[in-house]
Formats: sequence, C-alpha cells, structure tokens
Amino acid sequence: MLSIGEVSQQTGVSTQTIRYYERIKLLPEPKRAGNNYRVYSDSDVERLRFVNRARQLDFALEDIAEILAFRYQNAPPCQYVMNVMTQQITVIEERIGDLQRLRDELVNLHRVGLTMPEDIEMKQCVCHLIKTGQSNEDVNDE
Amino acid sequence: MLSIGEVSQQTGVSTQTIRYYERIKLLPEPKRAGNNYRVYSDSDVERLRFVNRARQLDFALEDIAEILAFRYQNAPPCQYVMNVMTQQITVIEERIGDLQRLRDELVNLHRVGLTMPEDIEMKQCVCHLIKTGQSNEDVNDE
DNA sequence: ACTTGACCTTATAGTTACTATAAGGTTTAG
DNA sequence: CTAAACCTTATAGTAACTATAAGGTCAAGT
Ligand SMILES: [Zn+2]
Ligand SMILES: [Zn+2]
Ligand SMILES: [Zn+2]
Ligand SMILES: [Zn+2]
Repeated sequence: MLSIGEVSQQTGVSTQTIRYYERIKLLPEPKRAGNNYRVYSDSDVERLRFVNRARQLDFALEDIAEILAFRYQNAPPCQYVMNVMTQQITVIEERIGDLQRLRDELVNLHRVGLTMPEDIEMKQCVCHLIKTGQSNEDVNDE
Repeated sequence: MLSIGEVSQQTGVSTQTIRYYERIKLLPEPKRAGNNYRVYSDSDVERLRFVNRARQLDFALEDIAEILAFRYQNAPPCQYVMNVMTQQITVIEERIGDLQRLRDELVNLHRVGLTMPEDIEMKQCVCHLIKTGQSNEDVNDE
C-alpha cells in the first residue's frame, strides 16, 4: 500500500497527473487512509503502469480507456489493440515525414541566411525567406 | 481589398483562425466595410501569409509575434530569426528521434502480436505487451 | 415581395493532456 | 513549537485552434 507520492516515484508519473487520471475516470478512486490520503494497492499501481506505458507509445487517453474497459469486461481487446497500433504507426510515420520535410526546409533557410550579409534595412533578411517561402538559390527578389 | 472568406481561400487559413490571430493581436484589426464586414488590404494579407508560412515551419505564435514586432520597429530581426531557426531545428530533430523510436517499438509490438493466437481468456494478449513493456522475444510470461 | 442559401458578425465553450496556483490540512524531525 | 515535506480540493492556465450558438447581410431565384 503506497501513498500517491510513492506511486509517483515508482512509476515516474507526477502526482498531479495521477489525480488528473482519477478525475477523468481513467483510474478508479483509490482507498483512503484515516487522514483522507489516497492509498494505492498493487493493482492500482499496475493499472497506472499500463496507462503510462501506453502513453509512452503515444496512445490517446481515450484509446487507453477503451482498452481498459475491454479488459475490465473480460472481453478480449486484442484485435482492438492491434488496430489501434496499426493506426498509430501510420499516424506516427506521417508525422515523421512531415517533420523531416520541415527540418530540411529549415536547414535550407538557415544555410541561405548564413550566406547573407548582416542587414539593417532588412532588404535581404531571413524574414523575407520565411515570408516568401523560397528556400533555394533565388534570393534576389524585390 | 478582400473579405475574410476570400483571404481564407487565398491563404489556406480558416476564417476562424484569422479571427483568432486578430484576437490575440498577432494581426492588426482590419478596416471594416459599411456592413461591418472585415476588409483586408494587401499588406494585411501579406502579414497573414508570413504568419502562415512561419507556422508551417512550426514556429510558435509567440516567436512569430516577436519577429513581427522587430519588423514593425524597423529593427533587424535577422539574428533573432536565425537563433529561433537553430533552436527549432534541434527541437524537431529530437522529436523525429523520439517518434522513430516510438514507431520501432510499436512495429515490434505489432509483429509480436501477430504471432500470438487469438486468445479469449487474455493470457497472451497484446495488452500484456503494452503493460510490461517488453517488445522482444520473451513472450512467455506468467 | 419573399425566401433560400451563402456569406458575415460576436461571444463563449470545448479540445488534449497536462501543469500551475491557491489555500489549506497532516505528519515528522529538530 | 515550528518548519519542512507531505497530503487535500478547487480552479485556472497552457497552445493553437475548432466548434457552437444566435444572429445580421446580401445576392439570386421564383
Ligand atoms: Zn489484448
Ligand atoms: Zn526581413
Ligand atoms: Zn530577418
Ligand atoms: Zn491482456
């Protein structure tokens, strides 16, 4: 039986977040000690670990709740979880692609920026690159 | 001179978002027509394009506001922008790394999940993998 | 003239997953 | 006896929008 602070330390989830999970009913209300402090059982902690692990895999809290609901009903969530994973992988790969394109563009802009003279009247500053969206050779505009 | 809907179409920024930018003072209040409709000048549109472009480069609205403030004061934001870009690139690359690790883990879990039999009593379901965080060969637990 | 639909307006609340703050109660060590 | 290090609740803030409600305006068609 652990206090919220001990659970926090053991799981790496902040006490604020644990209370938040309880508030949105992702975690059940734990027992209380005589002083009204929360007291967590092993199964409470296990459930929190599950949530935390799934969050690290970037599952949405809503999906996690559904998985746990299946689990609670003793119904097999396996297929459901497999589907969520597949979908998750797709989303993540799209995001990686987006970010890589973004990074390339920024690196390009930065490189172009370095070739420019310091300019006070802002005839050639990097802002113009952002503004016009050109990231390549044609830095001779307006 | 364009209406908010026309500006939205030309820039790809929703009318809601344009009004939101105005509300947080990222964009100035535009002129109004007799019917109280917003009317945008070319320079208004240009400014919105700048914001949109910077957002696509994942600059925070706060950073964009600072850049525009520099611009308005006729001070050279170049060095500032260069710094923001450098920082932005670092953040993005970290995020890409995180997401790649995440994807690898998920792909692994999914692969392991596929090798498992359909199980109703949930002795071996994928939930357990998420719970325990093992993603490799040792699928013979409890 | 009238209605329908596509615009526009404001204000307010909801989203996601937390994090922070305020204002206070409890426990333990010095 | 008091200061710290816990715990409690309730409420508001974060980022960048998105959605909803409730209504005003305008052009086209019948
Ligand atoms: Zn399962
Ligand atoms: Zn510039
Ligand atoms: Zn500049
Ligand atoms: Zn399971």
